Amino acid sequence: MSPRSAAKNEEIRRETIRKIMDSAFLLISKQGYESTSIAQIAKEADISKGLLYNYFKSKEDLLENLIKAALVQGDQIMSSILTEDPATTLENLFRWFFKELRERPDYWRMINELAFKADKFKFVQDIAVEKWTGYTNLLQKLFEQMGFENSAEEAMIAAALFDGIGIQSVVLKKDYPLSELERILIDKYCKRKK
Amino acid sequence: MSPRSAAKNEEIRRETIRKIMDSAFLLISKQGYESTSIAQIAKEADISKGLLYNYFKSKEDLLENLIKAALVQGDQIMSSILTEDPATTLENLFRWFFKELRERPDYWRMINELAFKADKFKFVQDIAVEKWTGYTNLLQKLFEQMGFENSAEEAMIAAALFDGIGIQSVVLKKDYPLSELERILIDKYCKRKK
Amino acid sequence: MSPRSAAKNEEIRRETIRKIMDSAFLLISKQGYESTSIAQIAKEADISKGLLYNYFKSKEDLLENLIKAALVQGDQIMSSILTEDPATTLENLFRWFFKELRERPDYWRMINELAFKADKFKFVQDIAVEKWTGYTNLLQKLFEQMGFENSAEEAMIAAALFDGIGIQSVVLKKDYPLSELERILIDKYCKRKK
Amino acid sequence: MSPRSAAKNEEIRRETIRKIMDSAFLLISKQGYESTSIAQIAKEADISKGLLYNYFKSKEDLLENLIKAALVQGDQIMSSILTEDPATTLENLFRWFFKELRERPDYWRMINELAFKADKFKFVQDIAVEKWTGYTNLLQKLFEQMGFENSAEEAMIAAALFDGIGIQSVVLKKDYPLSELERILIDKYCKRKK
DNA sequence: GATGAATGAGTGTTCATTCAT
DNA sequence: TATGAATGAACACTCATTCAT
Repeated sequence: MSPRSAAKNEEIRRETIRKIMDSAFLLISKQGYESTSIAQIAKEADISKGLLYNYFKSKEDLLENLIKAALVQGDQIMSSILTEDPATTLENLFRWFFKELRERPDYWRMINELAFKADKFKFVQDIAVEKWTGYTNLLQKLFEQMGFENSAEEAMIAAALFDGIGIQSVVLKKDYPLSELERILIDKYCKRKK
Repeated sequence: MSPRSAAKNEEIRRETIRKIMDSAFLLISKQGYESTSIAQIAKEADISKGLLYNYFKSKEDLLENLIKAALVQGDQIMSSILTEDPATTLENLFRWFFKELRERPDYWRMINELAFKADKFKFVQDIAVEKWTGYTNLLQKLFEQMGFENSAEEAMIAAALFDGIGIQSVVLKKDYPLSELERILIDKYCKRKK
Repeated sequence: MSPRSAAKNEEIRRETIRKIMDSAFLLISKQGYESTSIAQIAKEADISKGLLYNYFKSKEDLLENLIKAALVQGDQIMSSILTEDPATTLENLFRWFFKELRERPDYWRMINELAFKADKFKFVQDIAVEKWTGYTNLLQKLFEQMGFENSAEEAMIAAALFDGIGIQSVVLKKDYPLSELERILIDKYCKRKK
Repeated sequence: MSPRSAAKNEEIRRETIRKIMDSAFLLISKQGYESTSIAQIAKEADISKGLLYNYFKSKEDLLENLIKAALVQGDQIMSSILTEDPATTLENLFRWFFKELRERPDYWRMINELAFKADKFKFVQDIAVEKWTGYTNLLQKLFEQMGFENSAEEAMIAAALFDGIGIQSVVLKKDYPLSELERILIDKYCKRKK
């Protein structure tokens, strides 16, 4: 019974958590939250159900962690998009967003699906408000730098546009003219002569 | 010779169906589809579970009827909005939409939640495509009459805006500046000098 | 409210009972007793569920009447098989039995399935004993007239043979050499030189 | 390091499976398949319904396992019956069969009842064909060794006899002259001078 | 840290039967 | 005689969660 060092233990913990969250994300983003069982997640992660409960105190808790991690990831990507030129930054933002919708539709499906669980899971509402405020502020700053009048209003409109395109893309799938909208929006917001 | 007149029976049936659908709508729009059980709906409607299955052949069938009824209602309201002047029609449309979001947020919650069940319920995808096409066409026609260039592109953008505002309003609730957006959009789309 | 004559009423009753029993027989012989619902039977008979309960006090009661009627039918056919010559009668009996298995396998399926409900439905046991005694007696008489030694023993064997062939034919279906057995048995029992 | 040794777990599993199958056998053989509920079986086995589904994926799956286990048992006994002398083997076979009908009528009730579920459960038909072929072949070989002419035909007749006696014994119970038939058949098939 | 056997309240659904009309 | 809306107990099955080891 050699005692495992604390460091080693910590590493095992981190690795197990990662496996659980990866598996949970994979399954929930594809099948939805209610249709994904703890048993499935544990199996996909190749651990026991009991162990999962060592790390997350409930299915809801796992979901909360999942969402927060996903959004942190989003923030990191976002920060890599910033440039000195606001128009370029905005264009990067658009391109990143459309690329995401094309490449990880499941992720956006999940985010949106979750948004409607606000009544059930209190943490959703808080996160949503925070995110909306963050994105709106960023957009406003960019619009201001680009010389738009009413940058605050334009930011709110643009924020709604992002969400609307996201939801429509996820629902309509192949029937949605995603690339056309990308072109239109970049033209409209980034290329225009002021 | 009939034991209960056909007309009386028909009335009973209609009334029971109404009770079921009202209860189902109330609960599903508030709690979501998966979180609402048949037992709850029957209890709310003050009937037995068995009777519910006299009228709807499954939970999914009930949902489908619910959605279709809701959308028919939506279509009727929509047609009452049309006027001779495109700008007025558009303004009516905006005002109706924002009024709805304020007065029946649960309804929009449900519609949006359902949109994400397209993978599970095949009828959803079909309805979504049909609705999106319908609204986009209407918007395009209005924009064209109002003298917008690129009416098709503007229609797609506006359609996304509606959905985006809808989802943000539903999720952020009191934290969402719904009235401000209403003013902004009406100004932007309906009042502008061409 | 012209009063219907008693005779007319009686005719209606008989006709309704016939419709119910025909429908029940059709469905139960095909699907089995447990898998056939009262609702199905009523629909097939084109009457209401309630009316069915005017004539039969339960599903079990309907089954009992069904079986008894079917067996009466069997008796009638049986009596038409009797001739002056015992060997011819026996051959007729064999030919009738194999013809039945070929043409109405569902009927024999039902009879056999029912036999196993003896523990559940007390009337089954009584009928079975009565039928077995009747057939065994008939066979014994024929064998005796044909000059078999131990006619009683041969009768019991032959009775078991009938049942065994019936069950094997019903279960194995196309895989069972029904016609071959017909030839073998007629040869063995009816054609032999004494 | 495992929390409960794999061997211990395996033992627990085997014991629980045994309890479930014993209980299921007891109830189904007595009451029939459709009339026995999962709840009853779980209660008889003194476990929760949920646990039953840890071991069998459906009621039908449980039945299939039950049948297969029963038939394996049958095969083992069968092989212990074979001797060098065909007449002795045949006599052993008869004696074993009649002993079974006397001592485990419920078992034969279940086997026979199941035979009629071939339309519902596909595995039944396959098993039935296999078993019938197996027994018929064995009988033919014995008859051949004993010098019967037409051993193939006699085998088919004997196979039907076994089934017929089985079904009549199960249905007629105390009213069926089982011991008399045992004597008659052994006399007829095993003691005769060739 | 790790397991998985076990639970129990829950799910959607079926159906024989009743009864007001 | 005839209807069919209504019931309620039962059904097979699921799953988040616990806990002895």
